[in-house]
Amino acid sequence: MEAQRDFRSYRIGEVAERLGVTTRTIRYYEELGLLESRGDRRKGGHRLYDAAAIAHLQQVLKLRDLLGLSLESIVVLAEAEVSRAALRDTWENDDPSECDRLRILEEAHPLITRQLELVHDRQVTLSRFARELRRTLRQIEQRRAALQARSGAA
Amino acid sequence: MEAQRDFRSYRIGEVAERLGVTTRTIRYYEELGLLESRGDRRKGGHRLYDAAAIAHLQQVLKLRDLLGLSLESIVVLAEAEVSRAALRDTWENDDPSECDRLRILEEAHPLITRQLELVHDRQVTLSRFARELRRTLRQIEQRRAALQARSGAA
DNA sequence: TTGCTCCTCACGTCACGTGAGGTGGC
DNA sequence: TTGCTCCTCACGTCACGTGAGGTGGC
Repeated sequence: MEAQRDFRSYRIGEVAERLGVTTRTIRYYEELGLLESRGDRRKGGHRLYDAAAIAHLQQVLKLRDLLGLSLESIVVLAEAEVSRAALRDTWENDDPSECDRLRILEEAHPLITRQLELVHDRQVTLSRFARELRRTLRQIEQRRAALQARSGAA
Repeated sequence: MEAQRDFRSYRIGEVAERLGVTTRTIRYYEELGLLESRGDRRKGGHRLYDAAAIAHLQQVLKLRDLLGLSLESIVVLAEAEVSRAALRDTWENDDPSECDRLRILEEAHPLITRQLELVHDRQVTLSRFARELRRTLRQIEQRRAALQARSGAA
């Protein structure tokens, strides 16, 4: 069913390139506590990221780019992702209690719902903007046609 | 047909409140040359804005908020609005030549088209994001149901 | 061993926020 | 005349950009 899971670790440069940001951005998010800094540094102090961490970062970037949220509000809204990532991480390994699983799921639900609401609001606003632009475009075309007709008749 | 046109002049504080920004933002945009600084200052040095100027500023804010564009790229994309505002301003007053009118219209067209393209791209990306969030939500609900069924059976 | 990528400061920048101190119009 | 809004510096902040100088893994 599921493709082979990705257990590789990625270095910060690889992650940055894949997600279209600079390494500075990733380090800055870590400073802010946006990324679960798992202290997963190899000997040289190099940061390492697994598939779950990358997915989480990608989610943060979407909230930033598509909704224009401040990093402060993303901290709140992306808790869901952290919990879910933690859950996914340990789902089979550490075998968390069913209570823990349930708790994480019930915390994540309203946060994902909130994200979906914000996306819908933005979709509505964008539709209105698009309609307005099309109206402007039609107006321009009509005026141009009118001008050309007049100069042709003169 | 058209409601009575608004020939009033507005002070910077009124404009800021109407558009949901601070006066600092408006002054900063003027510094950057984003607003046609018409030098329309009354004796005390107070800035004044007419309906066209307000519409233009609103367009700039939409490009910023909805598309996340930098002010630098907005300068380019919003030229269209400046030209059209200028045109609208003088359409009946100064009676610009037909050549001027045509030129302004033909410059504005591709810029508005470009804005519409950017809006469409963003709409597509947002739709994908929404679909992804709905899938996540369904997953959470299914897992929760599964957990509750199991604990109920135990 | 040689690059290449990583590391930590640390100052610069963009888009404003936020007073300080002063002048001007209803 | 009294507030209220406006003005211009000018420093602060958020979210990074961009080197400087140095260490570490394939």
